[in-house]
Amino acid sequence: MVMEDKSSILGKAIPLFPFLAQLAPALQAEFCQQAQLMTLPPGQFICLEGDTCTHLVLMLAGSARIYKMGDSGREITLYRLEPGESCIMTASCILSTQTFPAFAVTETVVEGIGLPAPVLQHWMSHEAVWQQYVFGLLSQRLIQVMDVLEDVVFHRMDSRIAAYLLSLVSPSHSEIQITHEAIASELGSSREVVSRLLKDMEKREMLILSRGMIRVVNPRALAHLAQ
Amino acid sequence: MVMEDKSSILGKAIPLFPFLAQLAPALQAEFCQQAQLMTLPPGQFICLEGDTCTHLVLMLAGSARIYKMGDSGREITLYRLEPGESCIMTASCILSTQTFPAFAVTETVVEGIGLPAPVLQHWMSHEAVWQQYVFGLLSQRLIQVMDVLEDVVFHRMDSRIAAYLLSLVSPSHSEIQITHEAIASELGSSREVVSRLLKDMEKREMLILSRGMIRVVNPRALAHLAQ
DNA sequence: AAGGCGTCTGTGACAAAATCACAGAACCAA
DNA sequence: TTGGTTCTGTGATTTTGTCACAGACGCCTT
Repeated sequence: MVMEDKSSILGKAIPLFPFLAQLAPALQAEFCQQAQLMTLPPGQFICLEGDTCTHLVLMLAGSARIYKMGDSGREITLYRLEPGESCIMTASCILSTQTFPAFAVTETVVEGIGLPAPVLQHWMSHEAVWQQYVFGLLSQRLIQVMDVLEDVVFHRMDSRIAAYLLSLVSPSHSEIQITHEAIASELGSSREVVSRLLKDMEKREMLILSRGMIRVVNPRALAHLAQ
Repeated sequence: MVMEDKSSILGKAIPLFPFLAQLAPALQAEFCQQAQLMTLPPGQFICLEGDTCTHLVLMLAGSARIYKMGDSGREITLYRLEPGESCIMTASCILSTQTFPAFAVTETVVEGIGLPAPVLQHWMSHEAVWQQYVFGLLSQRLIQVMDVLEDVVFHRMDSRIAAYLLSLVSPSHSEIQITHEAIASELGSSREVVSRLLKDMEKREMLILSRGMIRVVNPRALAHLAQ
């Protein structure tokens, strides 16, 4: 039945978005009415730069990458959307009727809940818990983007690559499946620069390179390079 | 009398912070109670990186610069505080009990209204108009910082300098009082690089340089360089 | 008016990073 | 096996950042 189907949305959402539990029952019902469960394949664009946002997506599972792209096609990742978060720039654009200032693309299969813009607009102007949720996320994003900026402006490329690789390994898992191109897009550099610096690190016996894969053999040395 | 003194704060604040007029009279009275008028000299630090924020400052007059600094002492401006705005990162830090992630320093004499952290915390969790004001400012900052990042990552230094100079001239006023060092701090580069590129532009007859001053003689050419 | 001092600017030499131009290697699918 | 696609390696050149130092300008003191 439709009722069951719709209320199950709330059941799925509350564990990741606990503030929804604090809404009045009437508003919870409205949420179930308006919310749309969606599943997106990897590589699907959620927003393009310049888009007018029509929906806010609350992430239930998977991850999405928010990035800027320059004229040359170079890219840099601003931050990621993970479960429990939502595309806060969308909210911001909806409320200020600005266009989306970056690209947003799914990296894995993504399950999410879509909310139409007018509904969000109404809730945001009346519901304190919504405002609090959005405020928290927004200030977190601001700090993240400021950190990326700091990294870009003040740190050397080799040290940034080292830090990035370290963020992807665990003690049990020293192999990273990634291309040089993807690292460059992550850090806002170009593939050639990344390739050259990785080759250097391989010569210095910190890594072993192979096609689409990097094995970290000396994490201590990498950590030292990352400072 | 104290009453007059305090209520005059609200009178000063409302033209620049119109949302205050929408507060219930009891809350307006509380605002006047808690708010402290302050005047700061130029060069005064409002926040240092790592500070715990104890007050939110609403700007009435003057301007302040928010910037990041690297280990080498190089700086980059994130954005400025102007009248009608407030140091939103402060609000964000107060609410999430994080430390301030940058430096904030006055550039001119600044008049502002200081609000103690606990008061703001209470208002933000209950008052929709406060939340709306802060939300709007926060999302504006996020977009500003994203724009700075885009500029740094994708644009060449000469074009960024040209764009910056153009933002400082008006048709009637082609002279800019600024040092090369200050331009470098604005854009996140080093003084030597800025000096060299400015010298180039002078050779190409876009500018005339003298100590502490730049006269723009060919804004069209500058605009072309800025793209 | 002269000298002294702090700030600001100019510049050469070198290192780091981005761009351009290719070539070759690894993988996949037909 | 072959052909095409993606991924990686590398030289040459330009742009940017760093280091080192010299000279110029403005201001203050005497």
